[in-house]
Amino acid sequence: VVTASSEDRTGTGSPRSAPRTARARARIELTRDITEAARRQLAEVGAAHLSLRAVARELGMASSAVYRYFASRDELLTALIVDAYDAIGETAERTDEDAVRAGASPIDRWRSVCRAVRDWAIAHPHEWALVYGSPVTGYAAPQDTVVPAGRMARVLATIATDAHDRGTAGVPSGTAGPPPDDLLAADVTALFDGAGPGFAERGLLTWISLIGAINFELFGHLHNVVEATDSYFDWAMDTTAELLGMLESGGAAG
Amino acid sequence: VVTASSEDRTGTGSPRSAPRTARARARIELTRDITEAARRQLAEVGAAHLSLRAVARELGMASSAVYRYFASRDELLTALIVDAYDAIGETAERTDEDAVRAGASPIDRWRSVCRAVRDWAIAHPHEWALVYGSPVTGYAAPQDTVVPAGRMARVLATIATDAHDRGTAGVPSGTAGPPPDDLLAADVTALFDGAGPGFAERGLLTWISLIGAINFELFGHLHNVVEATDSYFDWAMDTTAELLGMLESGGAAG
DNA sequence: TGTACATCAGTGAACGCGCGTTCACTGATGTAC
DNA sequence: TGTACATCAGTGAACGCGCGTTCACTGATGTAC
Repeated sequence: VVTASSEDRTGTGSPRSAPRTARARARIELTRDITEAARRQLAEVGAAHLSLRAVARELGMASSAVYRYFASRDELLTALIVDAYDAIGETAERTDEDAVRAGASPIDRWRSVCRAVRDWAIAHPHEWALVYGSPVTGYAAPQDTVVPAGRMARVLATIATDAHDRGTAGVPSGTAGPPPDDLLAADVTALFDGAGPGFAERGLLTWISLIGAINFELFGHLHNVVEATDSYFDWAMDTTAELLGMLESGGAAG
Repeated sequence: VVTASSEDRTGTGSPRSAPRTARARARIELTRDITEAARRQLAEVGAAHLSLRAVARELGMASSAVYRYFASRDELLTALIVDAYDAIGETAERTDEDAVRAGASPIDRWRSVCRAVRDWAIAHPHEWALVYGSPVTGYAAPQDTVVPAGRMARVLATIATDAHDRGTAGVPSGTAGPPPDDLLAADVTALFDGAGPGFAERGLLTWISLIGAINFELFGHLHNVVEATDSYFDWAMDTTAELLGMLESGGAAG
C-alpha cells in the first residue's frame, strides 16, 4: 500500500516527481482510496447510482470531506472514466506487446487483443458501460478523456498498418466502393497513413464492430440468440478482420 | 385524440375488441396518456431519472393514482421498452415493405432499413438507449420484451434470405472459415433456414454491426473521429453487407 | 532550532430537494335483481 | 326503470429514505523568519 506509485493522480496540479510533505503523500493516498472505493461502488450499482455519500461512508469519513479531493460528483465520475479508458487501453497495449514479443502475426495479434478487451469488459461490466454504454444523463465528458480513449484505437491501428506493411492486409478487391474523401478527421487518417484509400475507414469499422459486439453481448441481446458466446465472439472477430483483408490464407476450419 | 386506436394497451387483460363501459374507455385512454407522458419525460431526462411522480405531475394527478395503472416504476419502464422495440420494429418493417413495393433490390432494402433505423435512433436517442444502451441497473427485462425485440431482426433476416434466394448473397469465398456448429439458438438459425452454413452467423453479425454503429455514433464516440457521420454510416453499412456477399456487382464509387 | 502565522484536512449540522410506495378514505361508475 | 350493493378511480397525507452541496468551525501540518 505504501510504494504503489504507478499512478500519478494527485488531485492537485502538483509536480509529479516528489511528494515532499506528509500532507502531500496523504493527499495522494486518499485520492486513490476515494477513486478505488468509487470504483467498487460503480461495479455494484452502476454509474447512475454512484453516490458521493456512499463513497464517503465506505471510507468512514464525512461526505463533505470528499469535496477536498473532488469538486463535485461529476469530477469523480470523470476520474473513473479516465481510469476505465486507461485500463482498457493498457490491457490492449500489453496484450499486443506480448503477442509481438512472441512473434505473432497481425491476425493473431488482432485476435488476442479482441479477446483481451472482451475479457476485461466481462470482468468489469459497469466500468465498460460507463465508457462505451449510454452516456450518463446530464454529464458532459470533458477534454481529459480524449487521450485515454484513444489508446485502444491506436493499438488496433498499429496492428492493421503492420499487417498492411507486410502485405497481409489491404482493401479487399471486388468489394464495396471506396468511401468518399474526407469522411474522417485528419488525426484518424494519420493513424493509418500510407495504407491507401479506404483503409482507415475500414480500420475504424473494425474498431466499431469490436465495441459493438462486446456491447451487444454485455447488454444482454445475445440471450436466447447465441448459445456459445465465447466461440461466436472469436468467430465474429475473425470475420470482421475480413474487412481489412486479413484472412487471405484461410482461418481455422470449423 | 379520440379515435387513435392503433395501440391496444389496456393495462388489464381485457378483451381487445370492445371497450364496453365508459370506465374501460377512460382506462385505456389514461393508460396511453401515462405512457406518453412517461415517454416525453424519458426523452428529456433519460431512463435512469424517469420518475413516477414527475409523470403524475405532468398529468395533474396524484402520484398514487398512477399505481392504478402500473404496479411499479419497473412496470412502466417495461411498457416503454416494449413500445420502443415496437416502434423500431415497425419503422424497419414499413421501410422494407415500401422498398419491396418499389421494386428495390435486397441491397437497397438493406440500405434503406439501416438508414431508417438510424434516423429513428437519432430522433429518439433516449428511447434507443433504453433498449440498446446499458441496461438500467436493478431492472430485469421480463419475457414481454422478447417478441417486440425480434421484429427488427426478422426484417433483416428476410432481406438476407431474399437476397440469397435470388443468388445475390451468400458466404463469400476465400474468407474466414465457417463457424463451428451450433453456435446459435435454433430459432435464429431457422430465420435464415436453407441459406447454408455460416450464413445465419453472418446475418447476425450484420445486425450486431448495425446496432453497434448506431450506438457508437449516438454515444458520442465519433466526435473528433468522423467528420461526415451520415456518409460514413451509409458507407459502413454498405461495407458491412460484404459479410453476406451482397455487393458483388459493385457499390457506388466515391 | 524555535516561534508566529498561514494553509489545509476533516467534521457535523443544515439546506432543499426528490423519490417509490402504502393506506384509509371519498365519490363516481357499473351490475344484479 | 329503479334501487342496493360492489367495484373501481383518484386523493392527500404520510413513511422512510437518499442525495449533492454549503458553511462555520476545530485542530493539525507546513512555512517564513
